Amino acid sequence: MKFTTPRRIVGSNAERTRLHNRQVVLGHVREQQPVGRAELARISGLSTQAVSNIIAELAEDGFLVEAGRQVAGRGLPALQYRLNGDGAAALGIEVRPDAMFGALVNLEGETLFTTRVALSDNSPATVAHVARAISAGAVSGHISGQQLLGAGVVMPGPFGNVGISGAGQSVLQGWEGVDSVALFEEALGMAVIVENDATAAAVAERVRGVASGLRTFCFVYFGAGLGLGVMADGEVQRGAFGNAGEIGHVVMTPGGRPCACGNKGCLETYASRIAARAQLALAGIAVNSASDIEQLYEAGDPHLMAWLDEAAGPLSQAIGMIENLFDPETVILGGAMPDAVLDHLISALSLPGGSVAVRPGRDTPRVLRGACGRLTAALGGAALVIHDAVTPRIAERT
Amino acid sequence: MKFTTPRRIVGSNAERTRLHNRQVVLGHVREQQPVGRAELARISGLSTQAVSNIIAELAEDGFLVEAGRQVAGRGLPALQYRLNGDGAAALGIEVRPDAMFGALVNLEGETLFTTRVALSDNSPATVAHVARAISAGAVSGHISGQQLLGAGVVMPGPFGNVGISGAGQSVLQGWEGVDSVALFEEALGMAVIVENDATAAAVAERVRGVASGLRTFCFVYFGAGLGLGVMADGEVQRGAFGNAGEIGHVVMTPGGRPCACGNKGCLETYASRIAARAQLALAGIAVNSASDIEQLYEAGDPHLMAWLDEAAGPLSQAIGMIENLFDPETVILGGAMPDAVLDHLISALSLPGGSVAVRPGRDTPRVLRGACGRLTAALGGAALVIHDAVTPRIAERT
DNA sequence: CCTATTAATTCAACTAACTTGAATATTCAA
DNA sequence: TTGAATATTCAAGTTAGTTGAATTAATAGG
Repeated sequence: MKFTTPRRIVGSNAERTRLHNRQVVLGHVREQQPVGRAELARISGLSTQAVSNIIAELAEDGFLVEAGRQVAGRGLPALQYRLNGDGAAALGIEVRPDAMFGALVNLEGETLFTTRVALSDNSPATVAHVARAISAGAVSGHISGQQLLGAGVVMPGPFGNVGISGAGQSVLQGWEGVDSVALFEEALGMAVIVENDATAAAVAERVRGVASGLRTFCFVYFGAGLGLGVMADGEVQRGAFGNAGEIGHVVMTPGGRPCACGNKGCLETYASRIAARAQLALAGIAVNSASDIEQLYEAGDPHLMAWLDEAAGPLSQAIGMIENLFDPETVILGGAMPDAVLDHLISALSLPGGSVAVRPGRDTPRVLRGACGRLTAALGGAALVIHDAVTPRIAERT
Repeated sequence: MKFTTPRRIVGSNAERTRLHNRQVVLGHVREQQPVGRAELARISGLSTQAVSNIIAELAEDGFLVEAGRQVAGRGLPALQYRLNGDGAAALGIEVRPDAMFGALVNLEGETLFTTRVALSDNSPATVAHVARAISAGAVSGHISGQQLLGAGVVMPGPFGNVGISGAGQSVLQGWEGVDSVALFEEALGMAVIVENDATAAAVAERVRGVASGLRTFCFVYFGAGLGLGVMADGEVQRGAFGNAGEIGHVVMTPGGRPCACGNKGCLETYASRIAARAQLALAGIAVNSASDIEQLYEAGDPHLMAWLDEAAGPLSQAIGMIENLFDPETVILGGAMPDAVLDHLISALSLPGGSVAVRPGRDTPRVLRGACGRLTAALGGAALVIHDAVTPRIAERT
């Protein structure tokens, strides 16, 4: 499946400079809106004139709209600008083994539309076909004048033929050697970004969630297994082969529970839906979806509670590990788990004291629950596209 | 001590574009040398003319020298260029609790000079004073016409008042609240980069070591404790507060050996010089330096061998963790440990099979020993400066 | 051996996009 | 009411890139 393409560092010229500056301005508007030219010039280090030209262009393209004059002390009141939600949108598509989800998100990160389609099989051909249908439905019914920036497709990792691909339920079959970006670009007829679920979820939280203002944070994603999305200084971390963040198969307890990957004591065997299902199955309770878990939780099922208590230990240890390795501003928990369960889990954590995250004057808690809910990955797909549109990056991929 | 300054994304203009392009060209020359203008134009995506102008400038500034014509088939043979080792140099200074090391490295990564100065105390004033002396010695005796690009100062982390600052021997006292960059810039009168030892070591291996061609790798650094340097897609990873890579205090064995940081089962309590010293002390053997360890190893000391065998387990687990979280091209082991001991440790590893690093057709081993030896951190300080000089980065820090 | 082809480099003209300084508009303070 | 402060626009100037033609030097083929 997908491997990250090596980056070739390329030079810049006037044209690329303009592209960069457009994204810089757009990104600052996103963070500061509503905001005027002079302020943007100060933030971006560009001249007022340059900002002015760029704003004219962005407004022309429908990305920005005027937002009145701001009277602030002496002087000509600044003419403010903000993102134009109706100006552009992005499509997010999440592929799971048994179903696909679609989401349409506008430039401001507002969700315009979501959908779910069950999959009979998850072969590339079927998935591409369903993707096209989701796209068509979204575009015909919920786009009105906005330009579609592209699509973000979210697939469960790991990608490629690696040591933990045998891990079972969460993996797609028949995708070996498929160039998924090309497949979806062909099927959808637009620019496509392919990313794993945890990373997409992280970006979703940054575009419109609890990570709004954060540049460096980690997202622990409950899918079938467990993934980690890492945002470092505003850049998504992918690793050399697109498989960074495979936290589910990190050994937390040497010699612990056997895992499908062959290791013993993997985090995923304690803290994941797979683990919960296994635990509950021993008590004769079948769990197939997040809703099942939600119902059990609301009913106060003792087996689920026991699982939660047990999961909190390895999860706390894992969060300590994340803090010491990535030094993030915060760690976010989210994904296909009911909010109440995540909240319970968070309150049950006992985070290690020996961590670089223990410091005076923290302004975010060490752990937060994600705000994007269970559709977070599909939203994240769209968010990836939005994020890309507002994140300047001169070194190109080739 | 140092905290990373938040990055403000700034716009570009013709001048900044030129700076970027200079670094792009310099970086490609470094990788491909010797190489001609036309080839550089193809790689960099710039026009031949632009490359030509930039090369003229770089040659004028002494960074590049002609390297003859390369006859390759038809056409005018390309006039090749390569880095001019004598054109520029960088100073590396490593601060340890009891001593400081200096290294002078030229643009090609060749070591021109190294030195060691014992410290009576490690207060900021003393350290700054010794740094100045090291700098003066290096400049007066070993610089001949080269320009000095700056200094890289390497200090043991973690920085700031965090949960594991009480961890003991490896930490500098009296540095709370000190702006170390300003301190050293004032003392040395040149641009200064401050970084932790593991990161510096990683950069050293990239500039002139086993990580030459790699863009994404991790370096496990044996200092007093244990650190992790992370290079992701050519960018050094620092974390939100400059403390990323604090691997020594990641819990590998829940409920295991108590650590000075308060946790139990930290990696550092098994695989580090601290751990070795503690283990050998039980047998009545005092170990104070890497040389002591080297002698014991050469003598085949059974206590040391026992320690090595014991350390290999947690270290293997840690490397599996690194692989699954960062998905690097390879993991490098190095630092203040004799090469023979590192080699022994590497051969004693039993790496987990459940890892994204297990894949067919690997072209690097999963684990390598660093090539820069025990001075790796000081060299790394200088390498950081060199690396910075050849790495384009338009978004500036402020 | 000569000539056509190929490829690298330079020359000269052109262009995009930024900066600068002056001009204009609008508000607040005295 | 007037002057200072601030935002924006206007117009000219600058930097550094691109483009296409000219030059140089090598090989391939007749």
